[in-house]
Amino acid sequence: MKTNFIHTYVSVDCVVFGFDDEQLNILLVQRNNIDENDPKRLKLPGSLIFDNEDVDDAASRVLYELTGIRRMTLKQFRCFAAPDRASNPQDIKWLDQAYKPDIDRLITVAYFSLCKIGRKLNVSNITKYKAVEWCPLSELPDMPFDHNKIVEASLIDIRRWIETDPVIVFDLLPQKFTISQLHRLYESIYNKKIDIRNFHKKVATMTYVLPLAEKQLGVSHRAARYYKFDKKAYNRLKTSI
Amino acid sequence: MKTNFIHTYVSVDCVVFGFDDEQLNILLVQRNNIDENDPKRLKLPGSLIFDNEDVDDAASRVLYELTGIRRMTLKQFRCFAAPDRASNPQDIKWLDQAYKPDIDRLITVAYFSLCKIGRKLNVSNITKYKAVEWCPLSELPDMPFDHNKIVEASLIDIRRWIETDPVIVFDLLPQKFTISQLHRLYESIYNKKIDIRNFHKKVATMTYVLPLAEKQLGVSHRAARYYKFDKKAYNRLKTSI
DNA sequence: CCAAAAGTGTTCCGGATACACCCATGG
DNA sequence: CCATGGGTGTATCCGGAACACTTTTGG
Repeated sequence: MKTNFIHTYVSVDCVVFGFDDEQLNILLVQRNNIDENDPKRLKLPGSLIFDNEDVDDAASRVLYELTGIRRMTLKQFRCFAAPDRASNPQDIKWLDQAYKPDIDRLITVAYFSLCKIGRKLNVSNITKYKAVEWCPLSELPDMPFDHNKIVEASLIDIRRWIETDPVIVFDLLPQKFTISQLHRLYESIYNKKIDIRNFHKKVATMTYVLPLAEKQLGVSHRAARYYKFDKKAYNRLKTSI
Repeated sequence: MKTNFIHTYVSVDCVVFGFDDEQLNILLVQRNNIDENDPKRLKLPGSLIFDNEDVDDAASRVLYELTGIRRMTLKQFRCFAAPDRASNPQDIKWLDQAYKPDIDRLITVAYFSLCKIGRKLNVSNITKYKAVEWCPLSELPDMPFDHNKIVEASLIDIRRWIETDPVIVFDLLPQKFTISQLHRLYESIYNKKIDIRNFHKKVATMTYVLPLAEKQLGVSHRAARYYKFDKKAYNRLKTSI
């Protein structure tokens, strides 16, 4: 009988993207049981998975516990299983306190997800974390485990994903949004300038982006028209192709 | 202390693609310790992962043990962790014999890989499997666990992958190949007809596909020119973009 | 000379790019 | 009236798609 096969705990970690009209942000949580001044107090939201729980379900659960939202768009992108990914003494100590002692190794399945940043998150009844905060991509702190690597990998994957299914960007915007918001979002994602006139034309060809009668109020310049994303039109289009 | 977190074995499974000038094939292995007439005697090559082994390394090891080839192109595409994926009594029985008793749950990390089908596989010293065989995609048998699902998922992913990095198709062809072989390969992957004249033009724009002086011999029709893939030219191009 | 596969050019369309000015609003 | 951001049109380029005949070779 072989005894050297891994027998391990498995977790899920979620990279939740949000867009604040300026840049992409990621939702981080502050760990319980950790020194307030610990430079690595922030981490990606995640959890060990339960018996009888699929990894996708575990990721959904983490997001629900975190935001109060069920059925968020969510995509698995990689399993991280380097043998030393949970070998830092500080990280082991935290695992011991948060879960149980003697977790000698931990592999994780990483997901990305998208969230309207203005949305009120149901974090009231969260005791699991001390705090939840949006953190701009450009200002990410050092995080425990390999969470920095996970975020890096998620960026590559989310760009690939958007190219094949551009619809997910609308998960990052409010229900009503202006062309200008959509424009800034695309620029943030692709990290380059996009000509605004060409962008208007591009949006005009998207039959699932509908102009509304409503316009901005109280702005000290010409008011922008609001648009909405029409999911049904999008699905019709997608299935007909 | 919480006790209901999963504590489990983890495996890797590999979907190895090969191309026989007609269609895509997948490399399947025949399980030891199983009735020769068992309809599910064929499965994807895979293995539990060891302590101190990353999943990527485990997948490389499986491929090396299977083919004798080190450093095959290989891409992780999904973790499969449905709680009931290893609940079939036959599958449990086989796990007991192949590894150890009391594996109650098993999650797997799936990879796809690409192999020149004509390549001699070093299967001589393999005692792990009774046999190894290429199986056309259109004739896949029922397989144990969720291996049929895994293959299905791999197809979606490999097509997505080729779109963003077409280079991997050359892993499926011999070192010297004709345009016609490349053409049939593209048609198989995309499962549609591709105009041959446009295809010639497309290949002509690929600066990393170089014509050789050599032509086919002994064919009873006009001999086709051989081409080769120039990895260096490809990498230069890729990094310059 | 016949069968079988290799190889070759032109036209057209649609989508992407480059580019600069007027419009509406609040202060 | 001015500062601020919203909104619009034209010309060009490039890649992809459609489409059919001639060439080479062995038998």
